Amino acid sequence: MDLKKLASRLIPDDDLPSLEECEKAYPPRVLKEGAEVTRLAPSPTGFIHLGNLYSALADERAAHTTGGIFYLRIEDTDEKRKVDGAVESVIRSLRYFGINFDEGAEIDGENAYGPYYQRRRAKIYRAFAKDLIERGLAYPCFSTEEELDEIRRVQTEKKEITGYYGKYAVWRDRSEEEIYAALEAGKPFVVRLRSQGDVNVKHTFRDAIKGSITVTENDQDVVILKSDGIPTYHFAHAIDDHFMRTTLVIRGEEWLSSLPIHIELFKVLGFALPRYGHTCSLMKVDGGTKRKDPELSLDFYRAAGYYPAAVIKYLMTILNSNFEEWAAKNQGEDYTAFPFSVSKMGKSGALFDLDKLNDVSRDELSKLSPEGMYGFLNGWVAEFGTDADRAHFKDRDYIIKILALIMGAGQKKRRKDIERAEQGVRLIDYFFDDAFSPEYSFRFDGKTVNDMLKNFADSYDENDDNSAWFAKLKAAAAAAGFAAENAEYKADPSAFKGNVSDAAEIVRMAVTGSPNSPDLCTIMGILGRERSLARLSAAMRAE
RNA sequence: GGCCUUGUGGUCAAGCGGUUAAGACGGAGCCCUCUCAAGGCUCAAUCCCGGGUUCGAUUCCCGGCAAGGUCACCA
Repeated sequence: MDLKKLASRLIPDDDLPSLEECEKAYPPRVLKEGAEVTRLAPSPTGFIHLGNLYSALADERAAHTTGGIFYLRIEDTDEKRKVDGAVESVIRSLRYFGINFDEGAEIDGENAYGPYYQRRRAKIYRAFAKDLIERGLAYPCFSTEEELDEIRRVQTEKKEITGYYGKYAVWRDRSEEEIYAALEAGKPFVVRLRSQGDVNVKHTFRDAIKGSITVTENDQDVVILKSDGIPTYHFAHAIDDHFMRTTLVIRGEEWLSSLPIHIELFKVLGFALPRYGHTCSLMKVDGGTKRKDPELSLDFYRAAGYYPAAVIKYLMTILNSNFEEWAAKNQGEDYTAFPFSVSKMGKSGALFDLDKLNDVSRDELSKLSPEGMYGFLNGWVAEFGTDADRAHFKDRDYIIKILALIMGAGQKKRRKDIERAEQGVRLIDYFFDDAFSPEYSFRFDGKTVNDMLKNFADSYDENDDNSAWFAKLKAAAAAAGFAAENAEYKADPSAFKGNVSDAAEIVRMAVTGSPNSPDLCTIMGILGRERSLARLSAAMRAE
């Protein structure tokens, strides 16, 4: 059979680049020894979740800790998956979490290895497909979807391996006449690889994350060019990662099973195989079992006001479990200084642990200055807050005073009350009269409450310092029937209505609407005399 | 079902033939204390099962079992 003629008939394009031109256009990168070139290659659905961030972070760290390149390639070979604005959305979401690309789709600067949209690289794929056909390593297949389904049905029934291989590869060895007849009839076709592999042959393969794994040779005549002339993922992957000079392919472990295909493709194409690292996916508990979690969209964490640096830190602890220890030893150092290692990545899928994320978040946020916290909260409020929130945040000085208290600024040990912006903003609501709607739940009878509140209100002086303030609280408590000193109370509980804590709780409830709060004296100072006293009397009336 | 991967406390995990089997989150308790938070201290809790190999297996081998992934003209 005249393969050259067949190739021209199948792929008639007369403007394809030559193979040599491709090699010349995308020369090996000049980088220092050991530098990794990694990439994030999403399909443009625009949806990214925590798992994607996790894997993007691994790619980014692998590249940037070695002085390499991290780029963004868009795998848009499937028209159905395309969503408008998706690429910008991916870039924006990742940037929010501090992940930046060196090159790639929609990225300024060096585009030497582009285009980075696969659809715009059609000519390159077609050139190589044509070459494969000419060399007898690929061939047209006219099987219809129904025929393929029927093959699969028979194979399933006979308990054989499903797929297009061996005797089931019905177009693999058709005669010239049959092929041209189908072509004349205008039947649509795909281009398949003429696999040279043998499933009975196994090789051990070194995965950068999983270590030694065994791979079976591929014997499937996989589709490399779909009937619309666009390549499948497999084919595009081999060509793109070769010409974009990727050194380390980090991708989800769902790709492990198609690794044999990729190995064969690189081989027939004459390309050197990059290194691969297959990550395990983040899971979440769902109905008692672990599973991949598709729902945790990054936008959800943004809207909930998670602190980007905390999310990254949490992810780093899952990526390299020695990160936490390193971070503890190197307080103040940026996570980018951590010697990240792909080989230290976990081999089994980690369960997403919200408690842990929250803990890391509180910890990270507690390190901010009140001004820094204001900036973070204000950013969230601007985008996700209510109109009332935005009005409150106009008074920067007032908020910062509150934050200094809430965060324990100036103390040797900071408080860790704020875990994310949304919760933090709600936490300070009681400092604003229009957001203060207490549901009093006093544990004492009306008279006791009123006595306590009135006694304290009468003696309150906004100029008192903390100890004077507390002395007055104790005096008011004693007058209302509480024990002024804890020791007295412990000695004879039955003689009192309660101890100072109980008395303080009444005042706290009146001022903040909650039995718990940071230092009450300071809170009243921030509110000011007038509003503090108003709250005390409002609580009295409520009784 | 075939194939691949994984299997250490509730969770994330160190560990790589001999350890009292780290640490962190979470839980319980105590201390501190005007409450809360923070902090300090203490406690409970783990090597999937069965065979080997070995003087000795969490660690090596072989079988189970369980979980996850994958078997497309989707990536």
